[in-house]
Amino acid sequence: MFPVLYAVFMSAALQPFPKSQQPPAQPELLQLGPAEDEPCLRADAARNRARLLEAAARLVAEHGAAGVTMEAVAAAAEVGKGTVFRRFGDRTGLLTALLDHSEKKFQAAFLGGPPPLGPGAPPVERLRAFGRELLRRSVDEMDLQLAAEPSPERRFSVPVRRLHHNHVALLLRQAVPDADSEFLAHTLMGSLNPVLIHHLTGPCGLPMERLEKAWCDLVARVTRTG
Amino acid sequence: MFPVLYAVFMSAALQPFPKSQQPPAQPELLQLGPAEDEPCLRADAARNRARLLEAAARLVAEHGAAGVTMEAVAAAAEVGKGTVFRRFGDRTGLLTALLDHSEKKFQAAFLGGPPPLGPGAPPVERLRAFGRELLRRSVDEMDLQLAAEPSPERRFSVPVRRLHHNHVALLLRQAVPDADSEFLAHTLMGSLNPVLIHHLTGPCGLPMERLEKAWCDLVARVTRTG
DNA sequence: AACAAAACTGGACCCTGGTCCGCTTAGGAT
DNA sequence: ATCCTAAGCGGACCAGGGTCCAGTTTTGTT
Repeated sequence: MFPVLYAVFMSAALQPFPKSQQPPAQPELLQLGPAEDEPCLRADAARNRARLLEAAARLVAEHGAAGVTMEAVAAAAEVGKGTVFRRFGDRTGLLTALLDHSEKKFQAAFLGGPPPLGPGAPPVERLRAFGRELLRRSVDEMDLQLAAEPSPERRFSVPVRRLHHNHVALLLRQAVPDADSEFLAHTLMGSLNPVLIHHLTGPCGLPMERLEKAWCDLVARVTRTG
Repeated sequence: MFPVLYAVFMSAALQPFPKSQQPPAQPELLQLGPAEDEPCLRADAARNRARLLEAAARLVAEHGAAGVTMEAVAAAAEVGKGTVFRRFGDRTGLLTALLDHSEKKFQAAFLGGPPPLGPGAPPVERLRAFGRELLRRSVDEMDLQLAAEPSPERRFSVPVRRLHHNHVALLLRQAVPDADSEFLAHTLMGSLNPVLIHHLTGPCGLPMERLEKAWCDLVARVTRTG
């Protein structure tokens, strides 16, 4: 029942960003034990990290994600501004860390959980489930997801996104071996982007069911099924 | 031969941003005479606008779009910083204005030019042509396109994008009347996003032909043709 | 020509993300 | 217990986007 596969960047996705650190290679999927959240942080550093996350969470709850400024977080955690940046790299990193728990659960579910999200179901069905779940999460954690949207340059290189992308590409390759799964995966992931979902459910007022239906239809068309 | 249809926001897309200005309604397409670039600008304002655009263009040529700072532009145009913002709203607005000429030509082409891009060809063929052209433009004007990428909040509300979106949605409605063209249009537009194209052609190193092929294949799948 | 209203100007100012670097401290080695 | 060193710290500092408003210029009116 516990996930047996952890995908590439699984751990990197949840670590701080020592800027120049690059994963040595890009294997498609890696088998890993459950990665340590905090591999070898000094005691004080670990404590500060926790305080920062707690402070950030409190601020989000109080003022919404948009009002979470790095200085405010530092102040609330009674820590220097530099510490925040060293630990989380940048604002996006901090916000991402707040979404970490939910993300991990999601990853466990689609990598090793029960079908249809996890392995065992046919790929098309897994794709449908994957989208449904991502939609649900986008709505649930909307403001954080929006605030955590990476800058354009990083939009496609953020580890979490790459992992999702690789997963979708893998399923596509199984479902439609003759297609350009790389490109199609980007297309599919694009329609699940939190910013788009927010635009559609917010300003455009589309109801959730319509999105789910549209997603399933999209999957059907792209895979030429249904 | 000259475009007879100008789409909604055609003029708004090319105007400065008096922040609170909203187009009164959202008709799908509007018939308009060629909109004045500068409807009723005071003489000095018009002159400053021209100087700013010229200065910005020069800076882009010299230092690349990334290095174009608002203050630098103001200085180069020998104008106050405030003037830049009043005229163009924000950085994105300024950069967008630089792309204006090319954009107008493109709009004229797909709204009223010769087939397959313009009216006359079957919708699926027009979609293929539309994507090809957008891809070409993305590559040609890459750095400007990237620098002009709007902030997430505006990504889907920027007039130019809405226009493109509406066009694609219209074609989709013709090609697949039973589908959710609104959503599918977002999907298609997402795969033509300059940021994605840059990611694919740059870091990922995909050749242009592959993208064109993938685009055509995507259109075929989405419209269940081919 | 004189005047008033509207439009425009520009630079001082604020905010926030992000960097830097000299100082401090944890914690392993001796 | 002491020392040494790498890791960590934090606040001063910077840059760049965006706002504001007191003063200036344009332009239409009488």
